[in-house]
Amino acid sequence: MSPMTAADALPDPPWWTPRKTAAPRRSLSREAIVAAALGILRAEGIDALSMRRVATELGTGAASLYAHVAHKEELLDLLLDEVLGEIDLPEPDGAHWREQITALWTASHAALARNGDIARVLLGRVPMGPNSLCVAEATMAILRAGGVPDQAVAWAVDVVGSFVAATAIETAEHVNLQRAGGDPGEYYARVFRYFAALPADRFPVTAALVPVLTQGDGDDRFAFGLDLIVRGLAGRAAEAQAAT
Amino acid sequence: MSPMTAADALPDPPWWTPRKTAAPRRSLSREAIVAAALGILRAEGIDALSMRRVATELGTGAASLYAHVAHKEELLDLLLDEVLGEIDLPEPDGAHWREQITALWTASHAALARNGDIARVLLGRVPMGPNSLCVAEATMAILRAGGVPDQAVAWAVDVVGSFVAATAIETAEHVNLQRAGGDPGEYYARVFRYFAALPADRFPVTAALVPVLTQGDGDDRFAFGLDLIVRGLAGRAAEAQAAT
DNA sequence: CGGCTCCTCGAACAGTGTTCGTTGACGAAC
DNA sequence: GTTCGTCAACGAACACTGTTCGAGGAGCCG
Repeated sequence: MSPMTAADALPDPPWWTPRKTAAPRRSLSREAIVAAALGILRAEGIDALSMRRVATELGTGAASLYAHVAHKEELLDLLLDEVLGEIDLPEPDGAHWREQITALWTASHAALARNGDIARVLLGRVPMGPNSLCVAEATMAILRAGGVPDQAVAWAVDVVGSFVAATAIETAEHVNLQRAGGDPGEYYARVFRYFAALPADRFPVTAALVPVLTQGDGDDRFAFGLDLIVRGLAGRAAEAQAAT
Repeated sequence: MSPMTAADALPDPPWWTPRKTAAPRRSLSREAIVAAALGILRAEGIDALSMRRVATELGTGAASLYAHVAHKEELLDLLLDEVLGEIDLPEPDGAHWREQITALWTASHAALARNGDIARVLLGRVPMGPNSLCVAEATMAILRAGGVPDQAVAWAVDVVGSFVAATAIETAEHVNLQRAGGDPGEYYARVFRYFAALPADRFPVTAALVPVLTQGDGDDRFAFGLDLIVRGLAGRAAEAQAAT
């Protein structure tokens, strides 16, 4: 015990230039930033993901992030690649290519949808992180093993990427709505009540289909769309086979 | 002539609250706002579309817009519906449903793609403007006339909406890049050079497919994906036919 | 113990969507 | 014909955004 305990309790005189707050020199890093951002993304969605928010999560200021990440775009790219790393990739097996590709794309959809609306950054961009490349490689390997022609394989990656991203956004928006306190069921109920109230002479089909329009959740709809695409690819594969 | 011309030439005493500048009371309207916003959207993309920008285009301030439009979201909804109104809708003809649906969706893609990246607002939202409803009605009528089962029809609208929006964004991003002064060709060349430089032992398929990956533009890729989906739907229709 | 090079970070800038309260013009009522 | 009420218009402000600048401190190498 030193005799200075009383002095220690005194506040600093206000004309002292205040010391920096004991800066423990937290070593910031790309990984830490990505991890913090991913947490916010999952918990509060992409709208809550600002540079300042990530920084405060790490106990620092926004400017500090720019030593490790060039822009927000780059951070989002890193996040996307991180998320795509959650997908596990099968060894291609030509005999079961339809099951394999369905499983892989379903897993991709799930990985995107469970991480807020990160899928928004996938649209309009060719993702080129290491994990993204691995997913693309695995996808193309499976399709090729299944006998899908090369050009179709190449375009299918693109097309299905768009489809998976778009439906993942839809699913994620559902979650967003719930987080905002809204009840998606009630929202859709209102939508369909509006459909049902449309003038029957000008919207006969819409009115007639209201019951089936209400059917199924996001996963059902994704599975349906995926089935359409896989059927289409199988058709292409069969044609290629017949041509040889 | 009044005898006060000399007094009129005097500057107002500085403690007088200055009169507003002869406000000509331009009559603002929802239509005018949508038209101005659409112009900006087409010319400079959705990132340039701020409330202030629209307002200055109309010779006023941002606050004035809020008398006619609740939020920016609502303005974007109006824009989307306006764009969807550009699509012309055929009378359903069961004998040619595949051609009809292909034409309709191609036209939808084109309408979205030619209006900046307005397609971004379509994702994760069920569009319910009058024009949107008409497009949905026409889509479902064609598919139904083609013998596609009701549940498939209902989900197809959703699924294809996502697909069309996603590919339209991709096409629009291309245009954005060009506007920003970049050369998309050069961009893709760099991407594919990177693909070609990947370690061949870990990315054999990617490396092998580089030539076909470079093939085709946005429209080719959209047509390919659309064909997959339409094939899938035809399969469903055939199954339904066989079951009866 | 310098000197050097990074990392850190408060402050500032230009921009965003939106709200507030005042102003002014028009239509209706007396 | 004058007065009044209502509502669109709008300047200013608020709380936020991504990003840059420059000062300062920490660690390492000679």
